[in-house]
Amino acid sequence: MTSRKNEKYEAILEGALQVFAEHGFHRSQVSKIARAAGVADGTIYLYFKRKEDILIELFRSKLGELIEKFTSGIENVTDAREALRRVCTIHYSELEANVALAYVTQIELRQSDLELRKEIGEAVKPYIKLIEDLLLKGIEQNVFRADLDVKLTRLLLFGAMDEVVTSWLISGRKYSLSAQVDSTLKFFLQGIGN
Amino acid sequence: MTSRKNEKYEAILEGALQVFAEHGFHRSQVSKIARAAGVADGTIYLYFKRKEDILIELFRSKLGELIEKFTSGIENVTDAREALRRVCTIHYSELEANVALAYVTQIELRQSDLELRKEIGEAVKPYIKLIEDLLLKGIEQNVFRADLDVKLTRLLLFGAMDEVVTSWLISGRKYSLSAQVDSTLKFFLQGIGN
Amino acid sequence: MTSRKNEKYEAILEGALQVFAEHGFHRSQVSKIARAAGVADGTIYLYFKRKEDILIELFRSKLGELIEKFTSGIENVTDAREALRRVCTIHYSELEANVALAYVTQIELRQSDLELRKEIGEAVKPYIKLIEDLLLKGIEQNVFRADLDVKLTRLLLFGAMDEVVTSWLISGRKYSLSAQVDSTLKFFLQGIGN
Amino acid sequence: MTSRKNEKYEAILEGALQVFAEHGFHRSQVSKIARAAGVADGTIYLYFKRKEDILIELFRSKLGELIEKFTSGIENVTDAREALRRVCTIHYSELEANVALAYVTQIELRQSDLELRKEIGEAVKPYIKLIEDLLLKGIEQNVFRADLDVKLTRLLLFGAMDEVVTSWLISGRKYSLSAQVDSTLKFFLQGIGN
DNA sequence: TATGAATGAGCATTCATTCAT
DNA sequence: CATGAATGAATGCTCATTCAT
Repeated sequence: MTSRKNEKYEAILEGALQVFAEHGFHRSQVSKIARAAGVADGTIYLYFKRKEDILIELFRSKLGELIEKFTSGIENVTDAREALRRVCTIHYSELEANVALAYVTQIELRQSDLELRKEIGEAVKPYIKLIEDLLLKGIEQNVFRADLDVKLTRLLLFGAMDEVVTSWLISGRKYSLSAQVDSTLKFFLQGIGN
Repeated sequence: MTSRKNEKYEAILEGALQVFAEHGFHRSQVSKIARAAGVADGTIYLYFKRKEDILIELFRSKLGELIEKFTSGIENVTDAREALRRVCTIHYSELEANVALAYVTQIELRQSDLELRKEIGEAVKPYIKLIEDLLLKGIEQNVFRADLDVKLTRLLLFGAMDEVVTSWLISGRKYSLSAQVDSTLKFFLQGIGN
Repeated sequence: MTSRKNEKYEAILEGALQVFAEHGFHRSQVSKIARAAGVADGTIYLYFKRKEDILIELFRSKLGELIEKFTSGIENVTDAREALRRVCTIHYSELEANVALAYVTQIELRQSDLELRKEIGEAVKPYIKLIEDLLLKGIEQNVFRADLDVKLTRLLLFGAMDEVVTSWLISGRKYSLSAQVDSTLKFFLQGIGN
Repeated sequence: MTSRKNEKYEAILEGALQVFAEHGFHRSQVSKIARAAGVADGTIYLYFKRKEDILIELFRSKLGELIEKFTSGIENVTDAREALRRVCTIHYSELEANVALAYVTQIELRQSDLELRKEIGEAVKPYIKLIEDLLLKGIEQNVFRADLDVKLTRLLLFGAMDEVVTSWLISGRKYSLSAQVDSTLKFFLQGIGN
């Protein structure tokens, strides 16, 4: 029973991911998503109240998966600098390995209403907290500057990585994204280091 | 005659800026823009072929003005580090002083189609070149690392500043944006410095 | 077995009566009726072919009960004028006592298609015949005019009572409906009397 | 200018009258009305905010015309009984002569939401007042009973005529409606007379 | 019999764009 | 050049009905 329910639910999310990535949210008709998911139009409304909710749930679930990877990727890492390396590596390699997800997070996420973005923003909070905790830990470990504005620095780090990913996507993915980790990190570690 | 043509043209661009900033691109009907500009709906199509073209032209013109400010702001500055400070200062203070423009560049720009974004990307190229030139100059001056990947670094710098501005906007502009210049620059200069 | 069948059948009719009365026919989804009846959506289609059939059957059954009351209410009454008084009294008091039924007959009955109304009209025929018989009897008894057009008069009497009930409903039932019997009857008896 | 605006407006109302009469309100798609009116779908929304408003305006305008006929039909009639004859004559003959209007008032009017009916009810008020004034005048003239409940009597008269018209329509208009005036009036005048 | 998940046809409304004046 | 009335394509969502279990 539950597995069946999950089957359709997951199929719709997966179909939506593909369709959103290919056409963008505003050009993704519900019927197109339904076809991609192999269900009827009406079925979508058994699982989602509005079309927008598909996008929101998609982010919640996909970002949730990503955040788990970040969390488990650094959980036994004691050195804050090494932890930051892991975060950047995961950030680049996961999006490089999952282009549809990359398109949706980098392009579609930004195409949504301000109101919608706020809702989605909630889903990103754990990632934000993870980075801020990492920064605080580094300051305690005396490997990051004590005068760091943690919130501002989190924005600088996230924004920098985000732009690298978006640019890679828009350029048509003509080069390796994960190959940018070393240079990115050198910039980061020098920038925030003691 | 030409001045008259320009009058309407400029009125439409200015009206569009206000309407886009208040309602977002997708909620900005052509008739709303026309009313804000004080012209008839049909008049807009004497100056712009499609609604999207208004957005494109708006960016071209507004970014053009911004880039002039960047250019003139650093033209007599010989020290690359000081030039970078000026760039960051102008970036933050100009957008802080012109909230409508900030909304449109940070929020609406992202809400457009991938295709549209590519066109708009063209308008940003001069800013990109300006930053890259600045980086090259700093490397020559031996104040920036010689091993910098100039293109990647440009993304990191731009992305970092961009995220700071967006976050400031979404937060409701509850703090001073230009007050973030010093911390941002310390991060930048350490990150790219020798 | 038959009793069980009847249990569900009756439950659906009763649920439909409540739902129709509260929301009107067009706003009464099958699933809402099913919930009110305590059965599954699909179960309804074991007893009724189409949603409209519920309404038809509802009228047949409820009007059947009403007509029984009319019939038994006048069966031992010899005076045609007294019989008419009984009919009017039952008409007003029964609908006053059963507001849900009143709503459905006065409001929802009229909201249905012409085709549907014809079918429902069949269910009213016994009432019609009862009034016509009563009129004929009164003519024989020389208490009603001999020149009465029986069919037209039946419409006049029924229409007059019907409007009084509808108006009482729409006004929000702020006064007593059965208190209108005397005035109504004086009008009727003078109108058709010798 | 005004004449042109009115042209389309009137065309839509007339188209709606025909379509409503033929298919009923709920089966009358906006596109069908547009086609009947010879305009594009979107044009309807330049003149009416919602589909329901077409129905409301239709009643307002058509009932307004009817009421004018009632008013002018009795304005120089001093005898209240003669005035009542005129009212009944106009009621039957106008609806007989305008079948589409009859369908819409007798059938579609009843098919609308309770909320909508209340709005439409406003448009009938002048007719109601006209009948009540007529009754009061008759009482003064001593040709109608002094003990008449004016409001109730108005319902009885209107309901009676209304049912005669509806029945005539549902029966397929197989007989003359205006031929029922004499019998109807004899019933009325006896019923309310001294 | 009974269920309720799944279906998919059907429709009001918006709005970018055109064109007669 | 300027107008703004008219156009009509495009789409999210509802809900009566079916059918596998």
